[in-house]
Amino acid sequence: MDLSGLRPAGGKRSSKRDRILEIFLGQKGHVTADELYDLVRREDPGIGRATVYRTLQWMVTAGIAHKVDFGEGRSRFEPSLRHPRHFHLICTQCHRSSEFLSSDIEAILEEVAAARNFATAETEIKLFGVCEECRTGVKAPTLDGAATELVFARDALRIAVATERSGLEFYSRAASLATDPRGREVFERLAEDEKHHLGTLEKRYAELIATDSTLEERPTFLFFKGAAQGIFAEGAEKLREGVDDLKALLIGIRCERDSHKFFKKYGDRFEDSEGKRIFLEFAEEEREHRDMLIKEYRLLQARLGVGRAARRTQVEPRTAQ
Amino acid sequence: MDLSGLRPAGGKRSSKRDRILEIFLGQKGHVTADELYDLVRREDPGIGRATVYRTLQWMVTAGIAHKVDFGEGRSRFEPSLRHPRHFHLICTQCHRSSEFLSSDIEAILEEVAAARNFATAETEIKLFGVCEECRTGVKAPTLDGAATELVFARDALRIAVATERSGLEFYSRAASLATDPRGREVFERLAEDEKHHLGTLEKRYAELIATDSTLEERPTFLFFKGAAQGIFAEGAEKLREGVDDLKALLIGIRCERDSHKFFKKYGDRFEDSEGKRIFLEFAEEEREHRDMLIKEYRLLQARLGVGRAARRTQVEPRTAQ
DNA sequence: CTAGGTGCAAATAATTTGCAGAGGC
DNA sequence: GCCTCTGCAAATTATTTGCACCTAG
Repeated sequence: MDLSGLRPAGGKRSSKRDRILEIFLGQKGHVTADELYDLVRREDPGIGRATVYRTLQWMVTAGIAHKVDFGEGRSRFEPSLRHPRHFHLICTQCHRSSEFLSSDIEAILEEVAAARNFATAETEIKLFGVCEECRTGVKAPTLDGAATELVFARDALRIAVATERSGLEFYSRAASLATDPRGREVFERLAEDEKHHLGTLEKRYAELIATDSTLEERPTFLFFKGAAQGIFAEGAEKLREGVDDLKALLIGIRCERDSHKFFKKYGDRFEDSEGKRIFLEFAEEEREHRDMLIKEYRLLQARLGVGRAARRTQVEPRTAQ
Repeated sequence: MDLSGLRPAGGKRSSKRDRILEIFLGQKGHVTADELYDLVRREDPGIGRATVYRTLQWMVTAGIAHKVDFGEGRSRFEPSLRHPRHFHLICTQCHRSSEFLSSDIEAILEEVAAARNFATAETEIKLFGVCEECRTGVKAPTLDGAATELVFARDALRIAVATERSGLEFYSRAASLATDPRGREVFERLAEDEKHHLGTLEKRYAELIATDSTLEERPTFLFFKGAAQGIFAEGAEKLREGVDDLKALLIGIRCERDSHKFFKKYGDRFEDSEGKRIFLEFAEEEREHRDMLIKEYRLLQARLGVGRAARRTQVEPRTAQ
């Protein structure tokens, strides 16, 4: 891990600080300042408590660490390198915590903040309660430390696969409903594309699972409603209402745009990891599809002789982000 | 406000504790222990800091107060009498906080907890950031203290109205699609019912708004997706697919059940207030509709000669909560 | 009379700060 | 040599506790 960029600008290098940082990053869970102090002491008894506190403080402002408060009357710290801001389930009995992420919740919170004209800097969600193990005594698959990175990649792939599947469904249906031969051809091409890509993703998923036999049974980290039916599901539903090719293309554009947005947003937020790569690659894929659909939309519009006025009121693809 | 039930069982009455409690409940925002101590001191200099701390502790265990941590290194307390557990937007500049509630988020969090077999005892959601006023300097309508109670009633009514509207839409459509005359009659009766009730609700809304001229422009407290289209919207959508009367009744039953559940759940959680009453009354209304629909469903089933087997696999209305 | 409740002061617990000395540039 | 980092101990802050006293039932 390269930490060179993490020192404060103009700050001096300091072996002690490096030592503390190194030990901190080597921890899996959420450490308290004093726990870290003890750990550091064990390796280097010449380090003072104040230094640990000061280093922790610096790490937080530098964005290397996150301060989390589990209501114990003292702070805990977690490395932020691992994965992006997430939410916590905190067991009040064993004091361990597990993490999750929900894009749906984030979306709602964005709406709430917007409704109140509030500029959110940080979001905290904590569920306090009793974990499975403390209640039943049975050990359940956990999601600690190193696992999260892989689980995250797994969830990213699952979502991508679900999206691809619903995309395939959408384009197949659109193709079968298409009235214009050129329109049908476009939809068929896209369906073929999705099918091919689906295969690639599934292979990648299988490879990832093969890496770690426990991976598949670990709990979900990234919760996303769309994952169940896929982002295109709603669009596919709309096709049932009976739409013309132009309208179908438009729905496709919207779906691809939403899909792109979703994957881009998450991909951007993550630290470099397999999951990030999956998100960003997929986002790129969706952007390309969207562009292709926009092109086809314009061509079809021109061929059908639909005027500018209609184009203006119906869609402005250029401004679609 | 009757506080007699709030003393610990067998505890002695204590004028000091009552005094502290009274002053605490009289506050609008979220007080720190020391702030409360100062306030108490001003009225009765003979009260010690420890007593304030002890009373606060007792209030929390007795459920009168909630401890909230805004990350300032000390705890704040809010009376829980006002309204049920809610979430916070915390301005890091002016240190004020505003509150909101989102049933959608709660639903998602329930799913997350269930997926992890986690028994949630308490949920905390905090958005840290900068509020409108601190950013723009313009004072915006707030949601503090006394207002919340009214705003909550307002939001409850808005949701009820939206639900009623979508219910009306659902039953009207169902009536127009009905093939069986008896089925049509049922749907028409229900549509009529909803229309009538809608009028009542709208009147009640108008009356509430008349109470306080600033009420309508205050920000939303209770965020609920369903509020926009109403709980029946999805059901109404399904009718488009072309369903028979039995199926339509079934969809209606589900909608009424969901609606009942939603309103009951919220109504139960709230402390006695106008909002609570609105929720519970509405829940009752929906339960009655559901029961009526179930009866009609059975009658129609019998008339159409649909056997027991079908009834078993399709629905078990008796077990529906 | 007695079980709590209460005030005061002292204790605790997490974290910060003052200051003299050490070490990188 | 300068500037920052560091260790130690002392300070600070929020909160709790010990203990003698008080008060309601």
